[in-house]
Amino acid sequence: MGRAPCCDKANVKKGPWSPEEDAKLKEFIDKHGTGGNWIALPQKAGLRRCGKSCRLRWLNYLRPNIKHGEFSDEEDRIICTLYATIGSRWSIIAAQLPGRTDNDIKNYWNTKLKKKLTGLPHPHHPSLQQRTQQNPVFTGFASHANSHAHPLLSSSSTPPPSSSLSPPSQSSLSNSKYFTSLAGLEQSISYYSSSPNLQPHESFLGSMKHYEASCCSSSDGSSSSNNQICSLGKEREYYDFSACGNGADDHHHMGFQRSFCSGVDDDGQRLVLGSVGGWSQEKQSCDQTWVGENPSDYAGLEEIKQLISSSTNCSSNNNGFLLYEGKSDPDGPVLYY
DNA sequence: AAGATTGGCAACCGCTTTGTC
DNA sequence: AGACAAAGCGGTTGCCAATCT
Repeated sequence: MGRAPCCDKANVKKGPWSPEEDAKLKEFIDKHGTGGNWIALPQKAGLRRCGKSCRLRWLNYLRPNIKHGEFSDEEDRIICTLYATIGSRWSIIAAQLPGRTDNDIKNYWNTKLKKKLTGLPHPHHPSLQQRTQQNPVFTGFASHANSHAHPLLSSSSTPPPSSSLSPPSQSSLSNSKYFTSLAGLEQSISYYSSSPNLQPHESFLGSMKHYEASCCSSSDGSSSSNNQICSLGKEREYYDFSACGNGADDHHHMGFQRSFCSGVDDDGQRLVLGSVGGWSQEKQSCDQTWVGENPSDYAGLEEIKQLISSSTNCSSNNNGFLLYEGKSDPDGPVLYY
């Protein structure tokens, strides 16, 4: 037996919205608000539509301040960076782009951006190298290629001198779903901190700060392990913080970066979260521009394609972890690296 | 000019999460 | 604590316009 339908399908109109319906919905919401009940709204508004349909129409089209039309280069970069780090969490990505809806971004990604990336020239083609070296978005994708040989993988046997990290409590991890997102986001933040056009604090940290707070707080106090195991509900994710610094950097983004992996080691090399392929070791100059050390860091087309094709399956996910989402696993998805 | 193909977008579907009783 | 309802979310579908043959 299936789930009860949310509305009487036979009496509900489907398909494109007419201008009259739009006007009715808009007028009703302008006057009364949604009333916190989308299911009842269409009837009250005199619409023969499913509540879900009304909600979608409102959120994606009628809501004030919705931006339609061309995406800017800046928006492109934000989308690419975030996709590389957190995958297809369109609502989170949309939250970073005022006026854009998740649906909009999803469509834009599926129809244009993805093709832009997979349509890149051969990896050894100069234009690609130039592009990847100049744009962390592409290095993010590219770093995936080296994930199997990442320093962290071999560093697990060498614990950090000290760690300020404590395992998050289960209760504090109600957002564990987004846990991996944070690291990637921080990279985005780091990247955008080098962008004169974007204020990272405003653009990224605002809506995400609570994730940091919830994820990094601890309650059981056991911090002896380098591998933190975050477990809640159906999702279980493993993180290796063994290469993380102790957070004593003076980076001005004090958010989760410090908690995750902001360590700057003695020789000035800094472990930087690789957006997709996990982690890459890069020199970071004082002016915060990113300089890839090794041209081979930049992966080829295949890796990008792989990422894109596998982003929804059980394969590499966001930060170089392997996510097995096997539905048969009673414990739910497990993240390995 | 007409049919076929492709691309873009709006909307739907169904699963998951959250809130309430 | 468990059941149920509603909201949220991401994947997919279907339609339409543009482009190609």
